[in-house]
Parts: sequence; structure tokens; C-alpha cells
Amino acid sequence: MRRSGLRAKVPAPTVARLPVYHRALVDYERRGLQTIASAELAAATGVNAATLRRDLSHLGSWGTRGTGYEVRHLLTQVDRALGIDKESPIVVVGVGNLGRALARSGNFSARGLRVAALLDVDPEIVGTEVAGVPVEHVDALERVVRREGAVIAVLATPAEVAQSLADRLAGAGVRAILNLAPVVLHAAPSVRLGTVDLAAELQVLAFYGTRDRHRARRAVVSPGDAAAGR
Amino acid sequence: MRRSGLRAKVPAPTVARLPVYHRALVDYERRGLQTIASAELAAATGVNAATLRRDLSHLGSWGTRGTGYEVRHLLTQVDRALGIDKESPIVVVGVGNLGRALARSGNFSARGLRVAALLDVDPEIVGTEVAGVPVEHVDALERVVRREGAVIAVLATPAEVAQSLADRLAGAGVRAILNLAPVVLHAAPSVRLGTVDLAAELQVLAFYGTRDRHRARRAVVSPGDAAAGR
DNA sequence: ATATGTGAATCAATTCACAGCT
DNA sequence: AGCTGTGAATTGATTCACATAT
Repeated sequence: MRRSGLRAKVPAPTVARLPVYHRALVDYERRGLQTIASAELAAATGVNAATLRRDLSHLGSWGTRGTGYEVRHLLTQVDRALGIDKESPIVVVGVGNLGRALARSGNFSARGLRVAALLDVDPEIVGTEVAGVPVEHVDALERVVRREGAVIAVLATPAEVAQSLADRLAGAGVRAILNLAPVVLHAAPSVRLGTVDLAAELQVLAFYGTRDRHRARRAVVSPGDAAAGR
Repeated sequence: MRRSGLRAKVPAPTVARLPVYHRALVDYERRGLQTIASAELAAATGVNAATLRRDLSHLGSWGTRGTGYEVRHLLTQVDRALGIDKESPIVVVGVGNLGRALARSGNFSARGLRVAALLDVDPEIVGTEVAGVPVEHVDALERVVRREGAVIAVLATPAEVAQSLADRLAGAGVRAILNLAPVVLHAAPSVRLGTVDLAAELQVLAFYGTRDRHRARRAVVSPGDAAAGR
């Protein structure tokens, strides 16, 4: 397709696979590989080689026929597509077990993400620090979002309050919300909603695991399906 | 389609939506609703009404024309499809922040899930209890899996050890693994692999959030996409 | 009158297969 | 000789629209 610099319209499934490619490429670079063929990268990421090539072509990427892709160059392109160059500050709302786990998650900065602020209501928690980030009261949500220039928020609250907090986040200018609460949220179409419900994931696995041995396909799965647009 | 009792072959996207329907139906039942029309349930779950009806038809469900679906009956069918009747014991490997969060997650039993065992290597953690479940040493993995009759496991370990633990889990007879480590796992096709990588989800949101205001679609997302077979 | 269940149409992504480049 | 990039074929899910049931 060869879009000049910014791609036009990358299919959602492709976007969902980009972080996987990113990880694999970082790995190859670390191991000193110069070039990589689509077939090899495809095997490492569990993706069909033709699919991988088409994915890359959506980014306007360029491989060398007969040789493959230059690892470093390709990584740069994937990074740029994912916006890893400019770090995204994240606001985490709800500092329970899950929110805490997120805040402490180590491998964020390597992925262009930074937990910039933590919010909660519990007076026991507000005022403490988690992973060096102070927990502020959720009353200050709008102020904190603007202060940090946060475009992305994570909702790790009880389901009951998730919708109203999502509304407030949207109002404060957040552009995307990752909802970890087990509830279906509704938002204006200008706000991108992703949901990860671990219990639901397990229920899905239970469907396949419990039941008779279907033709159990699927060795590898791309993440981001939940956040990627339909 | 009307399969007698066991469905033949439910599309993966349908399976991924079942937990969402389940939650909505529990809610309707709690509120005393007798019947529900596909249009209403669809609105609540953010799914197209025709899609919802086709999903239900895959379960061999039966609504009443002119009236809708009986809430209690439909819930029973969804429960049965998801295997919520028989509780699934889960083994959680890796009791770090994320594993701990999972173990403490309240809403599991209502979903047919039970954290039956916790495993870790850290001598500081082994021997302690989390949410009433003792943390055992990962050396005992095979024994614990058999003792609990666990069919599903969660991998919440560092990425480096995830593959070898997945191999051991598969060897021990686990049928499905939810991988929370940021790494692509490979397994025999008899083992169902799902991956949830929160950082990757955020990267995907960053792709859309950072970038220009695409035709930002997607108000609601079904979970389980990662675990559902493609 | 109203809402289901489903053929048929549509839309989108995956995959094949090969022409074209190095 | 080898591997990319991509038209064309395929596969699969979503959605429309309506005949069918209550």
C-alpha cells in the first residue's frame, strides 16, 4: 500500500498484533540478528506468514525481496506505529489488587507506557504510595487527568462505579479507557473502550477445556483483541 | 439449529460473548424480569440484535415469537453452555501482584470458577496463604494439578519461565491455560491457550488514543477474544 | 401486533499462490 | 535462488430483512 508516513486505516486485528511483533523484534535485536524473514517472524509470533506480511504492508513497511526485513528498521516502524516513541501517561482509577498489580508491573516503560497517577476513594489508601506513585483521591480525577495530560485511563474499580467513572474520565478528556471491571460500559464514540475481564476469559477457557476435545485449535493468540475496534 | 443437548460447533466470537450475556441475564433475573426481548438484551450488552439471536440459536436456545426469551430459562442454557453448573478448579502459577489479584478476585464463584491452588517459587511466599488458599511450591505442580483435578491453569509468572511451566502444566493434564505473561506460548493443539497482556492492551489503546480521531468506533467489547479460538 | 429464527447479502480478514524484485 | 508484496480466492462472521410463530 505504501502510505507515505501515517497509515490510512490499519485493520483492528493488525493493530492487535503489533505489540506481539514489537516484543519479538526487540528480542531479535537483543540477539543481534540483522535481518528476519517473514516466515521466521511469523513462526515466532504464531501468525501466518502471509498475514504477517500484509500486516506490515499496512504500516507502509518495506522488506527486501530475497532477504527479508531489516530488524532494526522494522522495529522502528512498529514502534512508530504504536507511538512508543512518545510515552503515554496512564491514569489508573481504583487501586485494589488489580490496580496495584498494574502500577507495579515492570515492563511498562519499555512499551511506551507510564503509570502517571493513581486514584482511589479508600481513605486508607489515599495518601500512600504504590511503586513510587502517590495515590490521590478520585475527587481530583479531572484535575489529575489534565495535570498529567493523560490520554489513556485504566478502570480497575468495582463494577458498580465503573460507568460513572468512565463518564467522568471521558468528560475530563481521556481518549481511551481500558476497563477491567466486569461490566459493559457505554461511551461516546470518541472514546475508545477496551475491556479485559479475567473471569470471562477463564469462562471461555472453561467452555473449551471442560467440554469434549473439540478440534482444539489455536496455539497462539494475539492480545489486544478486546481493545482493538471490532 | 436446535442441537439436542450438546451444541455442535459454536463460533469462537459467540463463545466470547457468552460471559457477557451471562452477566446481563443474572442482572435481569435479580431485577425480577420474566422475559427479555433480543433487542433489549442486545442493547444492554452492546451487541447487534441479530447477532445476539444467532448466538443464542447456536446454543439451541428457544425464545417465544412475539414475546422474547424467558430470562430464567435462557440463563440456565447459557450457564450450561459455559459449564457454570460444574465448578472449574483453577490452578494459579505465580503469586506475584497479578496472581494475588486473581486469587483475591471476589466474583469467581458466581462464574463457576474456583481458585483451587496457588504455586510459586519464592520461599518468602511459599507457605503463606492468599485468600484462604495456601501457596505451595511450584515443584509440586504436577501433584497439585492432579490432586485438584484442575483442567484450567493461569500463568502469572515472569515471561522467561512461562513456556517451561506451560509445558509442565500440559504434561500434568491441564486442558487450558490463560497466559498473563507477555510472551507468545506454544503448546500442543490439545491444550487451549489464551493470552491476556495488559501492557499490550494499553499499547493498542495508545495506537488509537494518541493518533488522530479515526472513525473511533467500538463502544463495547466482548471479552474472551483472546481465549476464544480464532 | 410483535419478536423470533434464519436464508441471503454483505463485509472483512485470512490465506493462497505467484509475479516481481534483489 | 529466495523472499516480499499483493491480486484473487477463500473463509467466516455480521447484519439485513422477512417468513413464521404466538
